Amino acid sequence: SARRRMFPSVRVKVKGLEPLKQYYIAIDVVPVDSKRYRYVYHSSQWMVAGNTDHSCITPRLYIHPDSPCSGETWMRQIISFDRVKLTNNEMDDKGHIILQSMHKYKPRVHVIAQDSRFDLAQIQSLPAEGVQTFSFQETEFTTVTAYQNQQITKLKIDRNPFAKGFRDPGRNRGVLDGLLETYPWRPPLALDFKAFGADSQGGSSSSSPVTSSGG
Amino acid sequence: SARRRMFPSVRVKVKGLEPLKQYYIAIDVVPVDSKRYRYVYHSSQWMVAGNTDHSCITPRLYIHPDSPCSGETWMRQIISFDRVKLTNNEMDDKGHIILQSMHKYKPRVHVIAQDSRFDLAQIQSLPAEGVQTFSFQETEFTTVTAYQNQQITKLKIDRNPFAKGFRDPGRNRGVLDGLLETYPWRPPLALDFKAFGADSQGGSSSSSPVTSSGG
DNA sequence: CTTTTAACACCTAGGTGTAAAATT
DNA sequence: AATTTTACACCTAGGTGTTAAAAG
Repeated sequence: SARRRMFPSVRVKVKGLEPLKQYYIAIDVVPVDSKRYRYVYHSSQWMVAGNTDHSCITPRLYIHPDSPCSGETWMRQIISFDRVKLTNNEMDDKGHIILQSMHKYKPRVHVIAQDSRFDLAQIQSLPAEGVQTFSFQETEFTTVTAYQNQQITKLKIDRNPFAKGFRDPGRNRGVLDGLLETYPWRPPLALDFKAFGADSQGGSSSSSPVTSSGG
Repeated sequence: SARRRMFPSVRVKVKGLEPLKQYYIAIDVVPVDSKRYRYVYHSSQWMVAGNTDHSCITPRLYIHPDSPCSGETWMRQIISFDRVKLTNNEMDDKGHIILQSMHKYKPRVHVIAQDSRFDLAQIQSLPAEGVQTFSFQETEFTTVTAYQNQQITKLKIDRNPFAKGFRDPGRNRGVLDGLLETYPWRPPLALDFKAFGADSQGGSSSSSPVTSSGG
């Protein structure tokens, strides 16, 4: 019933767009599998705890607030989805992205070419053509309502400006290089990348978002 | 060089739109005349203090953030422009509405029908057709950088939630019925209506925004 | 002299993890 | 026992009039 922002947020750079053409850029989050997971503390890893039907619901689309915008402008900036909100409330009517807790998900980024034949101003689902979809292995995450892993809590407190009040002033801001496991994520509450790419252009699955990397 | 919100904000209701058609709704602010004013304290009124050329600059357009939206949705709600920001900085590059201090202005509301032939997504100027423009006599105001009239200060403090810290707890919230003069307005800073219509449908110049009332 | 700017305390509005309580 | 919800103190972010200083 609660909703919180996705953190860390997905940030991407795009190349290869037509500079004068108009594009919408959007994000959604799709299940990685149909398994339910539980976190095993003593081995510090997520284990399969059963099956779930994701009930074939179409994932909600979050349109980047700068949309629509020219290819030139999109390519000049880092595109940040830091206002995306996640919820576990299936009845949500605020347009937030709906996820089930204790499941694995993967964000997808969609680049949608402006088509004068359709009104894309308030798209609720992806059009049939003119869409390129990208996803990045390192952004896979697991949903939770309470953090299972203390490293995640530490990461959040150190990196999220809104959690500044919980920082230990004596400790240095934890380097993220060592955090290459799958991190739990809190789904009224936030997103934990396997790797914390500042922008996804350095990702392993695609060094250039111009090339589709899945979806 | 500063910028502040317009307050009180312009709020309107619309009727007579086609329910399924898409519309943009926008606001701009145009000069009432080419005079410069000064406030005469002992007579509590604004007097002409000279001429100014408004240098024929096209006024900036503020698109309502809900745009575009169906006629049905626009008509169901009160349309509030409470995030409009005003500035006296002619070099402003943030898209805010630029005004000169110590001048008289009047807001205009534009209802713009969606036209698939043009991309209205980020309109910077009004299209040649498909626009209806409304303005209301009672929203005329005078720009200032510092309040000239203590009644205005009182009105702002009593009605603007962000000025709560200056409220006198013993005093009752000033009724606005008595404030029918022209109120100065603070143009990094805010807008003072002659009459404070909660929504403009009760205005004297037009009881229905469907009928043009000027501009 | 008049008008504008800038720093400030005081608000609204909303994003954090925490800890206790409630739910399943 | 595991998971979710709620109230909360503590933040970020930004909108007020005030006041003193600056600018014209």
